[in-house]
Amino acid sequence: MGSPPPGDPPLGPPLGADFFAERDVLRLARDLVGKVLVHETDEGTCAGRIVETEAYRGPEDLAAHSSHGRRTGRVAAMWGPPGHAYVFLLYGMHWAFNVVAGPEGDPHAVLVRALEPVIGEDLMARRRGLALGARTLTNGPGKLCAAMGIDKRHYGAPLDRPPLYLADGPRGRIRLGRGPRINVDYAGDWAARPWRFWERGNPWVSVKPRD
DNA sequence: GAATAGATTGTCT
DNA sequence: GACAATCTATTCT
Repeated sequence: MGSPPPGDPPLGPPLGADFFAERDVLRLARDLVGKVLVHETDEGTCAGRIVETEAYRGPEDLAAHSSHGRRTGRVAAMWGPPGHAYVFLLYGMHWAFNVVAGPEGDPHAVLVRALEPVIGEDLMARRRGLALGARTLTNGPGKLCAAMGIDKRHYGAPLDRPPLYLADGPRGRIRLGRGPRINVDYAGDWAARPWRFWERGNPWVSVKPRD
């Protein structure tokens, strides 16, 4: 809605479509760590700094929903233009949010696995039914979608403009961690690829890595 | 802190 | 009819 309440850190303008188009999915996954995901709704504005991502690089990547050149209804967005949302339901009850990577026609996407709340933490807590200050608010793909109010409605949504967009985070060097992706054991050799990225030492990262 | 089971539904075989 | 890029409560050490 309106401008954020005083006391909240300022938000930069949305990252443009070029930001998503000019990077391979692996570089995009790295570069998204530290960016801020913003969602403006009637309930208010929420923003969280991305602290954990995973790259999915179909059709070769057997962990990707677009593996084997799969081009079904669910994964259509992965094949679409970069800088749009790929949202899917998993385990029948949680939504997961991805940023589609380029180039168009390559089914690549970056899963956002964890956020550090920046703005609207009270609203996030309300959506999650948790007390303010809970560390489990946004430390997982399903949790952050619930907290941010992201669901099926955002399938295919452009991410270079409100209401849902990415912005630059605070300046400063990020100590990046890197390791295998979570819960993709079914993908054979691909499960071992170090395509998960996180900010080292950040307490909001979902599955505790050895930093 | 670690391990386990149960929840629940759209999508594809 | 099986399964999934998960989360939570519960039950242990």
